[in-house]
Amino acid sequence: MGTIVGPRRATLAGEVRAEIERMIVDGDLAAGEKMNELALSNIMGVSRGTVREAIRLLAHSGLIDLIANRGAFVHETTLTEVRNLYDLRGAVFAMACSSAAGRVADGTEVDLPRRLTQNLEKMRATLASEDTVNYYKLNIEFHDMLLAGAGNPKAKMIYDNLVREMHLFRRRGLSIVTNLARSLEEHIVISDAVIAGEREAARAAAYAHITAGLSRYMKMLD
Amino acid sequence: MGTIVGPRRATLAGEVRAEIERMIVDGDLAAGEKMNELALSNIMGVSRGTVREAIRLLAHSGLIDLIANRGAFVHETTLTEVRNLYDLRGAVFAMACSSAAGRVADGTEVDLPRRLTQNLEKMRATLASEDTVNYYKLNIEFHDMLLAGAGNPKAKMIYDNLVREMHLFRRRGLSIVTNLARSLEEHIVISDAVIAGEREAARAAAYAHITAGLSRYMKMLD
DNA sequence: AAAATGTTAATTGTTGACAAAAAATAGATG
DNA sequence: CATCTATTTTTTGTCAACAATTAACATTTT
Repeated sequence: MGTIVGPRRATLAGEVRAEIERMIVDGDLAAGEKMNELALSNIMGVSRGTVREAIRLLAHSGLIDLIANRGAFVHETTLTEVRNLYDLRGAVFAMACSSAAGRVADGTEVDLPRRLTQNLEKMRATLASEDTVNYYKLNIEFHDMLLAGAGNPKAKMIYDNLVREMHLFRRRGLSIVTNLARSLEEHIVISDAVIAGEREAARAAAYAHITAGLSRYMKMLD
Repeated sequence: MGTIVGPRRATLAGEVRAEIERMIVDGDLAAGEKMNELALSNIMGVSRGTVREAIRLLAHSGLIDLIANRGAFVHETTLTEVRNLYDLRGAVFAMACSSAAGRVADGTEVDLPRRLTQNLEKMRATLASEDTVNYYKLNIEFHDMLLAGAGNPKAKMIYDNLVREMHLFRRRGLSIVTNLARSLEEHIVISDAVIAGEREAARAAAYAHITAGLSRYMKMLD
């Protein structure tokens, strides 16, 4: 596989796994497409066994469907699944914001409030200048900060997988932030609750934010 | 219907995966223990590559930790992780019960109410006869029915993984149902809300049930 | 033609061999 | 006695070959 030769490569299969993951997320491998082990191994210049191992490592990520004796297929996310994924994402995010609020209240997370405030300030700026690309990044950062602030690594892992799987729906139309001003308002409510250490308020605000996001997205599908 | 014609086995690696999973859950492989590929392949009478593939299939289940060039280890769940897992489980279960309530209300789930009622009746019987083994089974069935009733297969998958990972904490002391009477009362509240189709009430009751379960378990640890 | 059947090619499943890395052991040194 | 280092052994990582299964194609039959 091209130019590796880092000082200390972990494992080849791990790198192939990351590359396949990237190919799926970037759309180099289309949703529903069959993944040919031999073809992939030729492209990447590794043995078929290594590609096979990489695919197995990705098995339960939600990006791939494995069918015995038929191979691996890029998962095709349906509209029904998108709704289910939103439900799960809302549940996890609400829990995380509640936990983050609790950790702010008991002093475990000391600089989260400052960083949330900073993020929102930057967001206001991008909103004024209509810089949607930067807004997208800040949006991800906002969610990541709260997930991290929950002190629950597994929650973050599940959350990230859910988001990635959603992006497989019709060539990642989900990346589009549909209503920046409204979204920012909701972020402010979440941030205020977390900073105030009010767990239940944070939970409700986070849940409402994800629900509103789904509703906006569904409207956009027409 | 005669015997099945061909050797309709899916794949060898899949069977090995299931067997390894069983060994971990049953405690044949202790938490923290290193999994030797060669030893496992000898025990099961398959090649090392097949065992390796099975282990890779289990990679992100939460039961196994993979370390590059060092191998696979049965995951050791810490007390902090148990708390985090409870948080996640509560979030997912609450979401599922809310969804199930909604699906009862809109007529998608027609026989869930009857089955919930039936389950609770059986539970009352086992409670009276102090049949804890059967109570344990009915308890799992109750949760499974609600997860299935949510119409969200991914939620069930995540939930099951969370529960299994919890059982890895100190030789699955978590299986113990600590307070049957109290637990049954909480189930009744959940069931009533779901049958009535009240989403928010179902969510709150489900969340309270998991929270109470954690609290009971923490008390028991003394 | 369309469907069923038989045959060939392509792909996945499984295995054993070799290379590379980590762990275990033994010997030397303070 | 502890510990550092060199060496051996064990274990994991990677690859290529073979077997089993599926997909593709041609042929026959209706």
